[in-house]
Amino acid sequence: MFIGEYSHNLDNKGRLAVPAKFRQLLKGGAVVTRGLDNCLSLYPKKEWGELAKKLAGLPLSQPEARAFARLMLAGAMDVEFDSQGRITLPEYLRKFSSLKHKAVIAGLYDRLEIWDEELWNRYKTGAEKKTDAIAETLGSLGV
Amino acid sequence: MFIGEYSHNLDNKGRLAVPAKFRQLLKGGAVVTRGLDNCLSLYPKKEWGELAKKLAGLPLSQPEARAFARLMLAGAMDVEFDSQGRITLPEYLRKFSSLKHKAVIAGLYDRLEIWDEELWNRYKTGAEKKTDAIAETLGSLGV
DNA sequence: ATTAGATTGGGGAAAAGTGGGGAATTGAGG
DNA sequence: CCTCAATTCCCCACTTTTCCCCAATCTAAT
Repeated sequence: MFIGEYSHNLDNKGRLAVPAKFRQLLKGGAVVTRGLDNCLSLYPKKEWGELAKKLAGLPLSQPEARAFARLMLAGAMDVEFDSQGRITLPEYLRKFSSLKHKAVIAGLYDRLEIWDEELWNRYKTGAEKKTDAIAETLGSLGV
Repeated sequence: MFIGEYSHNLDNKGRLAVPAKFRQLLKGGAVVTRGLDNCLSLYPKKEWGELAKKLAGLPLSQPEARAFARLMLAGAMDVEFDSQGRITLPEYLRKFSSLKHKAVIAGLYDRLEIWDEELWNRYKTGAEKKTDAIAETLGSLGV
């Protein structure tokens, strides 16, 4: 299970060191995709496989389902670890997520999220203020 | 599985380099044809065979199904790789997809799509705006 | 303080992408 | 039947990017 929040640097080749703690869970390969709210998601290959299968099964005849599948599948990318435990993020994903130099890697149970540090802080500040309200909403959802 | 997005150039002979990562999945031969939304689809021969069979089975009584099957089947063309891993796109397919110099090759699970870069960016921009709404709709479908 | 484990940065070798020349093939016209 | 022109295909060479390895720095724990 992935938990915790880490701050790492991207070097000027677009490489990002994945926290050592997470690496063994990603040994079998990993996939990065566009996530929600301008972050990137990093899935173990197995988890991704299930998601991809569902996406590929969406009806091609519906324009919106088609568009969604295209964004998700084309936006995804296999990543491999170098001998130092780093992954290389393709330019288009760095652009999508506004990643510059400082990045935050957050563990979210079954996946990792990668954020530009500034966006992360801004998002977190906003979310913390709303925590109480969110908690109430969640209560009604049975959490 | 094909995933990822690549930007490559067509040269003035209509040749396009297929990303190295995808080549081995296309070793057994490949077929290009007209795709949806003005792109081209590139299938491994095996996948194409199955699709062609489905197309041939469409009810001939429906004019639209008939037109669709005709476009896909008649537009299809075997492609071969040269020693640099490039394929040559016939002129009529380049025209159909408005391919000029810059092309995007997108991996979509069981096939590749080839887009004119400008059309791809426009399509993506349009689709991203709807992403959240689509994601919610799909959530209710169990994706 | 020393050692071990992690992160960061960079240099060099290898692979991938790009463009173009020229031979081989094809087809039309003399 | 032969010639010429146009197209296709094969190969070579250049450029750019990626990948792999080495080394320095930093943190934490003994």
